[in-house]
Amino acid sequence: MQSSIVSCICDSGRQVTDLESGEIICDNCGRVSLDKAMESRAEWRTFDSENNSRQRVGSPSSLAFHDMGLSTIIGKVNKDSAGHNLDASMNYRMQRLRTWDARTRVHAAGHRNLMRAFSELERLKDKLGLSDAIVQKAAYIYRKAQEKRLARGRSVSSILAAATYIACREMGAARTLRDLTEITNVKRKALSRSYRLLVLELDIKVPSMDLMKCIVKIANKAKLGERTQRTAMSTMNELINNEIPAGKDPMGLAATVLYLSCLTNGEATTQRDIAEAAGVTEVTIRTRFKDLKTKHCLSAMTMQEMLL
DNA sequence: TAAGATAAGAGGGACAT
DNA sequence: ATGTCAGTCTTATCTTA
Repeated sequence: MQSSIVSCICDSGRQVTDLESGEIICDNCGRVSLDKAMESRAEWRTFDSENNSRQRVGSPSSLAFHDMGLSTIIGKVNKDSAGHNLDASMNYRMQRLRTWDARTRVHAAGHRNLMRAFSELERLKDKLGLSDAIVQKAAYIYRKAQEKRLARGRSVSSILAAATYIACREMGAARTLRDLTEITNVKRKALSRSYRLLVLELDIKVPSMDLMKCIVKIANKAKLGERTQRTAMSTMNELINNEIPAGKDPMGLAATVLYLSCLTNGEATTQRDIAEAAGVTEVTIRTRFKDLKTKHCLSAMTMQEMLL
């Protein structure tokens, strides 16, 4: 984590750059800044001082374009670069080239598919506040999926959402399946099916979600104090050392630990608030809470605090 | 009103058939 | 391929302090 002195739109927050996931996150309100999203966009510059007209100097190159942004289109005018008319044989050759140019450019069904997918990916990027790196990774995964014909019989949206989810996980950005389902019209069931399919077929090893990032995310959303957050993190470390988190829903566990540290720090909150921020139910928090108590997996001191 | 308890049901992994 | 089983999480409802 590296601090920078850019201010967020919220009053007091400074921003913290998360180098791993490439996101800029305000440590006060948890907002993901979209500043970086501009970087790879097309550059507009004015060289013409007379009329101030904007001239496009080139489109951005990105995996998230169906042709990687490098398309070159053969023009319609039968003139050479000096403006002279082409002779008949050259004319014929150009005509042939145009035909193939058009055939290969967009007519391939696969490319049309990619175009649709990537325009949707742009939408996801804005709504989720994803970094360019994540978008590129998602685009890469989607291409792979298409090459292996995994998208057949499945909606573009579900495969794309799954690819995006995987990209987030790989880059360490804390996004849940639920986050994806909320901003796409993909049903949870379809999304998790696509997700597992991609992981299986593409041999992707998805790192487990970073529990610390889960804590930060929930704490920001539920507006919990810095102190509570730190307590939760140290408790979580303790759990990790005892291999407690294995097989448990990370968001549920993180929510429970946060609730616990609210109690020990005397911060006023309810199970409901935290559960809502974490996207789990209160019942989940309770059962995790009970697990922790019965398994005696916490240090004596933490246990004591819990019983108070 | 917040928190605890309980039950029913969904979805998926492991394993056997 | 199909069925079963244990384990997890969610939703709903009732009870308790």
